[in-house]
Amino acid sequence: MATGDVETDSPLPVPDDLDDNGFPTAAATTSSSFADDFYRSGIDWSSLQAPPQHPREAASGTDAKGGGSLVQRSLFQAWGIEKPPREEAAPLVQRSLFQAWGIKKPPPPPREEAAQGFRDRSRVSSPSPSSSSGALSGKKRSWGGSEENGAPAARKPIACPFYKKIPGTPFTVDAFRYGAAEGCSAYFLSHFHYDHYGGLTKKWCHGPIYCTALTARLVKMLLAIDSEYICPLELDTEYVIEGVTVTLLEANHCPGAALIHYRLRDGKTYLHTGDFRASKSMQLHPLLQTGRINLLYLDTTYCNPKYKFPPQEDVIDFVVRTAQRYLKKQPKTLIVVGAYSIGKENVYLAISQALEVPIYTDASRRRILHSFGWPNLSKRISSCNQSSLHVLPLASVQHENLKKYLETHNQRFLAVLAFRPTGWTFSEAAGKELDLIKPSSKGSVTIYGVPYSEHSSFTELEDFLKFVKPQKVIPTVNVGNAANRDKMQAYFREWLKGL
DNA sequence: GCGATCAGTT
DNA sequence: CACAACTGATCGC
Repeated sequence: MATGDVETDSPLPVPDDLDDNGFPTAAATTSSSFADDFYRSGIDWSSLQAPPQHPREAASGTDAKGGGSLVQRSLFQAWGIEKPPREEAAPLVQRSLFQAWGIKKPPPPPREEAAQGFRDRSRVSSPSPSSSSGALSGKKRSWGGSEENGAPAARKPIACPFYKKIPGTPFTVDAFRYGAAEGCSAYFLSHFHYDHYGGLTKKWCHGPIYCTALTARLVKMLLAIDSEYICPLELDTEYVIEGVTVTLLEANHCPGAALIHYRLRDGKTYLHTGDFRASKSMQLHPLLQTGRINLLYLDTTYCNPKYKFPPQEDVIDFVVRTAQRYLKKQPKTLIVVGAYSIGKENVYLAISQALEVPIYTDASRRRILHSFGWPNLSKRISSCNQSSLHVLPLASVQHENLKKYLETHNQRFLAVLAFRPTGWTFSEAAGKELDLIKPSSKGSVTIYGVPYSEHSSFTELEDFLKFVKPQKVIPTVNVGNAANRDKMQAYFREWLKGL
């Protein structure tokens, strides 16, 4: 979800029908079918607090806290299948099984501070769930109980919401802003977007962070997290972590984004989509073809029929054709593509290829893009701003700015054609017929908003659910509003009826 | 002064 | 309009 975490952006510490620990309240269980569903599901939601795991797995050579990743096996190898094709941007997957750290490198040994966090955890894993980690150490500030000493009601500490916890495991996903999450000894990061890694700072000490190798590089590079905590996992490779078999799958969201597949000791399979854009080719993955998923954590960012948008390829085609048309009319046109830190690379990569021009962007983004390790992208990146293709922060793609920007390049360019790729376009038309998109023009600056989404559309979600046939679905986005949750659950029930 | 959180922006 | 994902301002220690 992008957002997933809309919830985290909410001014309220916790959605109104969730308690301080992020669990649905009793009232909610009677009034909301959403919460109701959880309690009907037969899943033990308290399991995170007291992992039923066999204590120290023998396998775990080192301190079990780090989460032992001992077994590693390429899925596609094991299944004797070719990896499904991924497009241009996909990094070449390194197949060497022994290169990944799983086999050789021990899990990150908890250091001093880490040990503190873990001690913290073991303490709270006792039957009394209400005592949050707050009191333990004096260094606790934000989540410290200032309410305890009667200090003017600081904001209540926010506990990790239940939908970020994986029942029956000591795992959480994208939960870094809650300090040490109760019962959590391994933290998964689905991808490197702020609303998911928020809370990760160089002071992180609460446990190992599992993510793709690409995401791991970004975390190390941009957040200065101690590498001891960073545990890169290869895609399509099974790892056994704390007794749970974990596999990361390409999520088709931004570079490094992964779906996370868990297979528990008892055979239950859970899939967490992180943020993703569902596609037909995703359905070819062996792990998604083996029958039902018991529990699906779903990126519901666009889980509403009003969200329709074309395939990414169509939008890219439109962008490329539009750029070519403008350049033909005015060869001294500067093409600008807006982008967040990571994501939307295929839009400007396609322009670069079609127009045979390098990609200019500032040094900090160049560093990020090179870190992907994608030769086809790296070889097109240039530090020379004479190229007619520039990538700028999305926020700066607006008329005022671009006008100034053009003036600073006026010896080389006479006009600007800019694209703002966004999942959401207000125009209903744009969702169906790209050629109906009207740009906004002011003087020599033209800006197109294009419906290029890195989240699933409503119908893509429907297709995906009907294919995966989850026994139960937990939305991870737009969950702060009860009416919304009910609506989404109604869609899920409808889609899964009779399956 | 620093990091965490809030408010504002496209 | 509303959305994802920031970015900058302010708060609190």
